Amino acid sequence: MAGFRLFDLNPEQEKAVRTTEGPLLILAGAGSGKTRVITARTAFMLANGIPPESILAVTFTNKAANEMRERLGTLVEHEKAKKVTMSTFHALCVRILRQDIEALGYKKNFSIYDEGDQLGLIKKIITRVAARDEKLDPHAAKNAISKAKNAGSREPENDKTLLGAVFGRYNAELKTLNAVDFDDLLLLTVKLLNEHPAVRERWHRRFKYVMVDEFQDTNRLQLDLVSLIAKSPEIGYIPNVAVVGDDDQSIYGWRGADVTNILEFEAHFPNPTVVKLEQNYRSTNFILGTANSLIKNNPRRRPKNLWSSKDGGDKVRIVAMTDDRQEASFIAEEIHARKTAETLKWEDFAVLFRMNAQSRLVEENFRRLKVPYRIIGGKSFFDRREVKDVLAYASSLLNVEDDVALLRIINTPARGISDTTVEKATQWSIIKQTSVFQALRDEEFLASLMTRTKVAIEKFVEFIDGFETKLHEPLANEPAILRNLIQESGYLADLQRTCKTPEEWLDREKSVNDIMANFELYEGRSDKGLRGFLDEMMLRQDQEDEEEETQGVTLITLHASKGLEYPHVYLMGCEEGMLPHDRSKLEGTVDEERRLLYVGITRAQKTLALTWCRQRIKYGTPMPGIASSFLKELDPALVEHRDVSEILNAPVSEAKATASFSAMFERLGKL
DNA sequence: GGCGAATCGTCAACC
DNA sequence: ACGATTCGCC
Repeated sequence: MAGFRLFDLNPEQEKAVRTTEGPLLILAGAGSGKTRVITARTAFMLANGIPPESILAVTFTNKAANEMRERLGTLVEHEKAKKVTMSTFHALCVRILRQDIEALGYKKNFSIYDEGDQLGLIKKIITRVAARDEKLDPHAAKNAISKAKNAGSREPENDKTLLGAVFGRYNAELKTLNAVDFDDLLLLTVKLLNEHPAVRERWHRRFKYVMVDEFQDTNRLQLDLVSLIAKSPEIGYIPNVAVVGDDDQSIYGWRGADVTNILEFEAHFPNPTVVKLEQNYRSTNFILGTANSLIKNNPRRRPKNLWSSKDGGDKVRIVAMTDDRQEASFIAEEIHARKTAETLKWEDFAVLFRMNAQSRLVEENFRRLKVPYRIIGGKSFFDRREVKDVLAYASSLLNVEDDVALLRIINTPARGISDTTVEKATQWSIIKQTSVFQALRDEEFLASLMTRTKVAIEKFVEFIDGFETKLHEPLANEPAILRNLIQESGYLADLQRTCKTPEEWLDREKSVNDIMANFELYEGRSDKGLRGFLDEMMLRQDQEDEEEETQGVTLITLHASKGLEYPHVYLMGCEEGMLPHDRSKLEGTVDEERRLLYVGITRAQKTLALTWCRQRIKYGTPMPGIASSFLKELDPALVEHRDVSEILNAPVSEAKATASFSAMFERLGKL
C-alpha cells in the first residue's frame, strides 16, 4: 500500500500489521509493542480503505480503550479515528442491548446493577425465602451466582437448595425490575445474538473486522460473543478476527477467564496466522530479567524467549519498611525528591498495589507534599454514599420501576416513610406483581396506612412524578432538572446536616458537584442523555474531567495496570499474605498471583522499587509482616535488598541535596 | 417514626 | 479504622 509508512516495526510486528484478513493470533510478550501493533494495524486498515465503522476493537479496561483511542488519534485523522469502535466488552454489550433487548422481553431503558445493588437485592431475597434455621452468606451467594452466569447458565442447577431458590428468585426479580447485573450484560447479549439471527446478522455485517486485546483473559461468554459477531453461518466464510494475548499475563481467572481460549485458539478459529512478538521495547534488562526469573517458576507456560536490548540502568530495589505508614511516606517523599533531582514529570511515576485500600496512605502523603496524583480504576468515587444517592435519584427518575434505586432514596432525606412502611410496600408489590413505586400509587395499599404516612407517600410520589414529567418534555435540560431534583428533595441540606465537620461537608458537596459537572460535560459530547450518562457511570468510565486527568503520579491496582507502562514504578505491599494473597493459597491460585507480580514488574521502563513492611495495620490493629516468598525467586544478580533506614541515612548526593533545598525553599515561599 | 450511640464485620482484583 | 447496622431513647 503506497503512502503508508509502517513506522519502525520489526518484521514480526509488521507481519501482524499487514495481516488484516482471516484469523490472526498475536502472542505478545510484555512490552513487545502490542498496543503499537494494534493501533498501527488499525491505521493500516483505514489507509487501505476499510471503513472505520466496520472495525471493532475490544479491551478489558476503560483505561486501555482510552489509551488505544488516543494513540490511534495520533496516527489517523481525528474524524476517522472517532468512528472506530473501541470499547470494553461490557460497554459493547450495553450498546447492543440498548438497541435490541426488547427481543428478550426487557424494556430498552433497563437499569444496570452494580455489585452493591446486586448484594442489596440478594440480601432481600434471602431474608424472604430462607427458613428460620437456614443461613446463606449474601456475598457467597453473589459470587456463586456470578460464577454460574459467567459459565453461561442463567438457571440454578438445583433449585431445591436455598442457593438455587435464591438464584431463581434473583433472576426473576431482576427481570421484573427491568434491571440487569454486570454478568447479565454478557449473558443476555450472547443469548440475544444466539436466539435472534436477524440481530446477530446486523452486528455481524456492521463489524467486519474484530480485534480483541488481552485475549488470555476472556471467559467463555466473551469468546462466544466474539464468535457470534465475527463468524457467519455462511459456509466457507473466513472470519476477520485478530486476538492479542500473553498467557503469562492471565490474571482474571477469578472472573472466569479461560486460558484455553488463547491456548486453543485454532480450535475456535481454524488456520490462523500466528505471530510471536518476543522483543521487549519497554524495560531495562535488570527489570526484564527480574520478571523472567520470577515467571519461570510457573508451570504450564507457553515457551517464549522475551529479550530486551536495553542495557544499563539500575538494579531493581527491594526495600524493607518498618510499617505501612513509613512505606507510604517513603514512596511519596522519594517521588517528590526525584521529580526535581532527576528533572522528571509527575506522569513518569506510578505506584502499584494489590488492593485499593492500600492507596489511601499514599494519597494522604501526596496531599501533604502537594504532589498531584490520579487514581485509576478503584471504585472509591462511586462507592461514596452521596454519589450513589445522586445516581439513585437519577435512576429512579429514568425508571421508576427500578426498586433498588427507589428504595435507596425513598426516605433519604427522611420524609416520613419508615422502614416498616417500606417493607409493607415491598410486600404489596410482590403480591401484586408490580414495582414498589406502583404500590405507592395503589389506593388500596394507601388505604391501609395511617393518614400521616399516606400523606408523606403521596407527596413523594407527586414529587418524583413531577420531575419525571419534566425530564420527558422535549428539549428538556437534563442536567438542570437533576440539579433541581437534588436541591428540592432537600438532599443537599440533609447531607450538610449529617456531616460532622465543615471539611467533610465540603468534600461531599464537591463529589455531588463533580457528578453534575460530569453530566454536563457528557451532555456536551453525547446525545444519549441521562441514560447514557448513567451507563457510563456504571461501567466506571473515568470519572473526572478529561483535561486535568492526564496530570500527576498514577496510583493503580496491579490488575488495572495491565497494558500500561511507566518510566518509574513503585510496587508496594510485597508481603506474604498480600501478594500472594492469603486467599489464593486456599484456592490454589498462587500461580495467578505470581503472574500478577510479573505484570507489575513488567510495567516499569527504567527503575523499579518493590517494597514490603515488617508491620501493617489490618482491621485497625498492627500485624507482623514478612517479605513475599516471590521476592526470593528473583535473580539475586539483578536486585538489591535494602532496609529503608539505609536509604534514609545515606549521604545525600549533590543533585538530590540541591533538589531538596530548592523544594524546601519552594515550600517556605508558600507559607 | 426519627436520631444519635454502640456494635459489628470487613480488605482481593474489574466491568 | 471505617462504614453499615442495630439499639435504645425521645
